[in-house]
Amino acid sequence: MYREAGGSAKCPAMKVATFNANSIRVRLPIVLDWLAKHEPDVLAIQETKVEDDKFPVSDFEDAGWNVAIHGMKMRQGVALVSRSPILDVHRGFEDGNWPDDCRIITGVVNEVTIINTYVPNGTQVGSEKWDYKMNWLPRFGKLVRDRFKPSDDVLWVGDINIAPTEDDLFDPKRHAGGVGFHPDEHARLKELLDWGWHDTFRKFTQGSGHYTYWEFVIPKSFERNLGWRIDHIYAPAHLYDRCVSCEIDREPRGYERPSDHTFVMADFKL
DNA sequence: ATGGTTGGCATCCAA
Repeated sequence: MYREAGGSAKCPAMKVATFNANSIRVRLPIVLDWLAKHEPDVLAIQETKVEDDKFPVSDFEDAGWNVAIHGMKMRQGVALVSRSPILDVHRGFEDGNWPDDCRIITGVVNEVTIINTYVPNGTQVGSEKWDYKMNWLPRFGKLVRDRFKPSDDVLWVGDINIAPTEDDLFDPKRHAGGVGFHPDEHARLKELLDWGWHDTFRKFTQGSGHYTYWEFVIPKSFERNLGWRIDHIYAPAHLYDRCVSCEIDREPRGYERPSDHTFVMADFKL
């Protein structure tokens, strides 16, 4: 069924994926293998941890992928990967503040805008980095309101660094009020979602135990499934209605030298 | 109550 109303995307289908690589240079073979196997229209990568001139652009291009990158030395860094050209790329907040913030990249693929974010972790409640996260979230909300409207063909994907509900982390009682599961984070996430974003994963799968991130610091966290669902794919209502699947691919978390996150992919029939 | 690991870079910070 091709699209009827609400938006203008011309591509009949769209597979969108997200992955926090925790160093694109270390994870390059995992990413290239995954791309070849799953052939998404777009992969959004976070924590590339590399300056733009050291990003392995040619490795992607040699495999037939376009890339758009926004990175810095050591930390953060986001990228978009696509078979089709990535158009109208924007990086960061573009408001003159926080020029070193490499946490946002947007681009248009097959006439759908992809917003890829690496939301700040926050480190410790009450810390300077926590305040940064608390300020970053509403600032991102302003970016969305200024540049988009809910009827646009736009998707928001990435490492959100917040578990939305107690079903989205392994020990909600222990983590209640902690980083990633704090009322102030939930209030700010709700403000963002009230714009019109819908969590595509929860259209298809309910309950606990479905995670995208398992900490390195907890021994055997993946084997014991002590994880968090903090990597999300959000769609406005008219695209959420056209989302036909959203799945977590746990397999790459079990590879040699894995990231601490794994891939999430959503399929839209437009 | 606290530790455990990984990546990048410089011997410690961020996650």
